[in-house]
Amino acid sequence: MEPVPMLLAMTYRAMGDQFHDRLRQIGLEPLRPAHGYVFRFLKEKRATTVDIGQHLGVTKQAAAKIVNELDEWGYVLKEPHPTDKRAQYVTLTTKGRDYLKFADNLWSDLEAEMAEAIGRNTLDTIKTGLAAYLQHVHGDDQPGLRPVW
Amino acid sequence: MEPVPMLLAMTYRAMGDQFHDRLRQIGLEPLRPAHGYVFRFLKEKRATTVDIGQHLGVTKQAAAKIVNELDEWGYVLKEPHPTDKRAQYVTLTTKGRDYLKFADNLWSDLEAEMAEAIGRNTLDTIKTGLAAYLQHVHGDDQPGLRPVW
DNA sequence: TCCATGTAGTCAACTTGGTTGTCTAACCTT
DNA sequence: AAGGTTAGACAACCAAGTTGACTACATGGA
Repeated sequence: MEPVPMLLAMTYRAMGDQFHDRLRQIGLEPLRPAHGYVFRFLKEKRATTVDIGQHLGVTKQAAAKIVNELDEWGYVLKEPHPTDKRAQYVTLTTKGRDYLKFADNLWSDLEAEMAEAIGRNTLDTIKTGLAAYLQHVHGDDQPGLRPVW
Repeated sequence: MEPVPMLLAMTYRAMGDQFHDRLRQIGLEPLRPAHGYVFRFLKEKRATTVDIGQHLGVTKQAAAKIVNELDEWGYVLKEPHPTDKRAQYVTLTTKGRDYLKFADNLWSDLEAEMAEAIGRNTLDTIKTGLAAYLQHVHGDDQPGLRPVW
């Protein structure tokens, strides 16, 4: 049996490909994974560009580029930080929230198909197992998200 | 709970980081993941550059670059294809096999620690579950390996 | 209060790791 | 023998990151 990371990489790739294909079928602007992860992150907490970079596992400069794209395309906007004049909070626009909602549904569908293929229990075990491992390795601080290739 | 792909990506990243750290600690030349995947692939079957590209999920040109690096560094060598004068088989040198063996041990260690953290059963379920999903999606042809970011 | 150190964000130069496109030589039909 | 396909190489290009430098602001002592 292949080592775990290869299984992870292949599954990640396989699911991502399917996701992307369906987005295109539907005709929705296909953003890259990183953009989606930013949405999901912003839904949970107010964050600056630096926060986002850390979450993604890239430099703040790389994060800034992504944020600027999302800003241009109307998915996020920047508002002044209440106490720190250097910083800006990046927040989701309605368009951004809508996209996220749509993507979430799509993910649910894919996950449901996965559950059908390998069993709901197995899938649940996978999810909780991976989450537990991450907790074990990283404790409570954020693990980087960008796959190193 | 986060969607499955995020868990996959984070776990992949987390394990890869640990792997890389330990390689460095030991002082072993830290190749990139792609190189390791090539070794593993070559252990199983004779393959050309095109085969390798397909396995990795990149173009043959990108694969050629990787193969050339490995060749320069002495991990693989190219030998003429027995029947096809255009093609070359890429094969592991002793150095390549040694590296692979070493990396395999390291992966076993990491996997053992993972088993300790989340339980051997859980880990087994994860592995067989992911493998089953890949089988379900791709049948018998090789899934691409490179994570799309 | 002032100063030293640290941080958010931006700009610019560069690197990496891919891509597409093109070509040649060899292969494989029919 | 002819027409279409394929392996590999070469080149031009591109995308997405990096490092490094700089400004403006923040923060925590002496």
